[in-house]
Amino acid sequence: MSNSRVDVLRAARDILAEHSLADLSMRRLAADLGVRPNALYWHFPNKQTLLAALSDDILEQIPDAPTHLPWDDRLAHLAIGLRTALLEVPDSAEVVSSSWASGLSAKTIVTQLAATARDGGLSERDAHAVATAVCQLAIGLTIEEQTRAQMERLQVTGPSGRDFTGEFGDGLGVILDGARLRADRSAVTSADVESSAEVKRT
Amino acid sequence: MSNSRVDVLRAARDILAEHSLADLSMRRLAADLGVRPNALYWHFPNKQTLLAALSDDILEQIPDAPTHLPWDDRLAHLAIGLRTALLEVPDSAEVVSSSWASGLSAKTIVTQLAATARDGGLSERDAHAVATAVCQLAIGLTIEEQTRAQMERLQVTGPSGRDFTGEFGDGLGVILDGARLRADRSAVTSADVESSAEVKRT
DNA sequence: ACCTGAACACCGTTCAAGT
DNA sequence: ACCTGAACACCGTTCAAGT
Repeated sequence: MSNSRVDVLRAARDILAEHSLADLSMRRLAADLGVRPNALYWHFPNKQTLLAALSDDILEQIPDAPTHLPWDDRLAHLAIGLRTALLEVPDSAEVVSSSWASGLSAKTIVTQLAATARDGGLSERDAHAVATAVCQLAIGLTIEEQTRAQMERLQVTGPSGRDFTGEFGDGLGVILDGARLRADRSAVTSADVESSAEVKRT
Repeated sequence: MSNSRVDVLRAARDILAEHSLADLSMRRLAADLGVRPNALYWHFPNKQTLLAALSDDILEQIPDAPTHLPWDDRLAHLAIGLRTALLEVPDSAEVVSSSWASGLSAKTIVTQLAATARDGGLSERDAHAVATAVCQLAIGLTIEEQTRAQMERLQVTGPSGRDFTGEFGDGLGVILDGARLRADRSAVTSADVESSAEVKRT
């Protein structure tokens, strides 16, 4: 009879899946759940917090990278997992973007990416920079893609002709190259400290 | 007496500067201009189009990179110019993000960045990937920064403790390293074709 | 070229009260 | 633990008409 917190989040997700973020109003969500709008405020203090919880839900679907892979492949694996999780739910990239901005959501994926980059020998700063660049690329490009998709669905626009998956792969490739270059540098630096730089340069 | 298109855009900018994106409604904007809300629809077909024009205005402030600099310094110059232009107007990163997503704005900066990367010898694809990664990093990080700034202004949150300028510099550094690595690779490839690879490898 | 009047169909959120 | 009734203060947009 009565709804729980997870019922609300599932209903919110359904609205994104079957309609769009524009349709995800507190009033519409309440109507789908068979309650009045203000009933939702028993579960969440406001819409922003509800969206942050939804964002966390969506990003929890990202699988961990196989531990047997080298660090740079694990980085690619996580990045593609992020993009795949976003593509699973229409308009989710916009939801994640605003939830991160509001500071109400988890950003676990940034931490995971940074930890993986550290495994490659990057400094804490460099590792965090790589993680940030990867996430902003994935989110930014997917916002564009999902917004276009909605516009096409409403027939307000024709197809963009862009290959977003290709663009993401290319951008990720550049960032991973930058990460590998820095991994090599810190490897050389460590080796220099050990006075055995020659071994590393082969 | 009567308002022109540029008056409307200036008033919109003023609302961002003195208040926030949340305050930038068609009704509020009209009130500031001394007209009724529907008067704005003489200048713009809808709010989305108005915001796209505002986005273009904001990004037109980015200066060209000095031509005497090497390509990678010019890339850094443009990237910092983008971020500086965004920081100039509160909440502008959010405006630019949604305008790019709607496909109603110019994206001149992406073209400029890509052309500069091509000067470094990158392929069209790589150049575009670098441009995209740089723009999404700048926009994504600045959305977070400006959203936090608004929340602090409303005293709904304390300071984040994050160094956004540092994070941007670090992320940009990684991407530029990736770009330089690809510039070297294509240089080596060309050299191999000329059978003079040795010269380049020194 | 630019604006008004009047209307339509919406929003998020609060508060006291109900079961 | 979960919901309602009633209200407040808003939204973007359209259409016909006015100067």
